[in-house]
Amino acid sequence: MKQLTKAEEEIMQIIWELGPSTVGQIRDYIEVQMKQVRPPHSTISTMVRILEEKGFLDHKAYGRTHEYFPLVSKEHYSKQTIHKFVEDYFEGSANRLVSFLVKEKDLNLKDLTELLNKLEEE
Amino acid sequence: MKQLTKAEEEIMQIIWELGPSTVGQIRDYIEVQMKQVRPPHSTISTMVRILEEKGFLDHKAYGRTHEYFPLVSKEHYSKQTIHKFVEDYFEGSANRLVSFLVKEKDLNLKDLTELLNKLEEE
DNA sequence: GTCTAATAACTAAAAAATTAGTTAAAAAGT
DNA sequence: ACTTTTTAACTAATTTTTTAGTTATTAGAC
Repeated sequence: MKQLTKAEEEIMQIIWELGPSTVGQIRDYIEVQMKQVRPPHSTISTMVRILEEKGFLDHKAYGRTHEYFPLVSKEHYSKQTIHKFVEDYFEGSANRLVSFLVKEKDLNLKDLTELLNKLEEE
Repeated sequence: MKQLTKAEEEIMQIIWELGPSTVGQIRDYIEVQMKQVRPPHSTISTMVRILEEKGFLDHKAYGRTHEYFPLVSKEHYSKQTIHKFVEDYFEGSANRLVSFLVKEKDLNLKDLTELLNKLEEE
C-alpha cells in the first residue's frame, strides 16, 4: 500500500471522520472545524481524485455531485503505518515500542496494568 | 520539529545505524547492505546538506572530508513521530494503541504480561 | 612529483506534490 | 424562466523533493 503524503493524509482524516463526503463538505469542515481558510473547490477536487487514483477512495455519483468514501479504513492504514514504524524504529518488536512508551511517560504502569486486566477478561 | 520526507528519513536511518559517516560510507552502505545501485556522490551530498540545513545533522571537517553526525537522535525523532501518530490515529491515547496492537496480534498478552513484570521490577 | 580517485560546493534538471484558475453543466433559489 | 451557486473536469502554475552533472580541490597511490 502506498504511503500518503501530508496533504493527502489530512484529506483522508477528514473523510474518515465525516464518512462519505462531497468536496463541498470537506471544504466546510476545513473552514468551520479546522478554522482555516476555505480552500478552492478545485484544490480539494484534485486531491480526492488523486486519492481515488491511488485506491484510497471511491465515489458514488448523485447527478453531478460526487460523494467520496474510503476504500481503505483508518484502522487498516494505521496498521500498515504502525507496522512500518515498528519495523524502522523498534526492530520490529511491538514490545520495545511499549517499553519506549512507558519510559517516555506516554503510558504509565498503572494504566497498562488495568488495560492488561481488561484485555485478559475478553 | 520538521517532518522528514521519505528519502531524507532513509538517509537518517543509515546515519543512525552507522554513526558519524561520510558521503562515501553512506553510498557504500546503500550499495552493499541495501543492495541497491550506488547513487551518485552528488545525490547523497545534497541530501545531507539539506538535512544539515533542517537541523538534523551537523558535520566535522577532516581536511576536505566531511563526517556527518546526527543532531537529533533516533529516539527523539521517533518520540515526536509516535506522538503525532497516536494523536492522529488513537485520539492521543497510548492505551488505545496498545489495545490495537494486541487485537492486531502484533503483541500477545503473554509477552505483554512478561514485559509488565519486568518494567515493574525497575 | 604525477596521476587517479574521492570529495565538497554549486548548480541544474527532473519528478512529485500541492494549489488554484477556467469552463461548462447541473442544481437550487427566486 | 432567470440568476446564482455548486459542481466536475481539465489544465496550468507553483512549490517541494529528489536526483544528478560539473568543477575545482584534496588525499592517497605509485
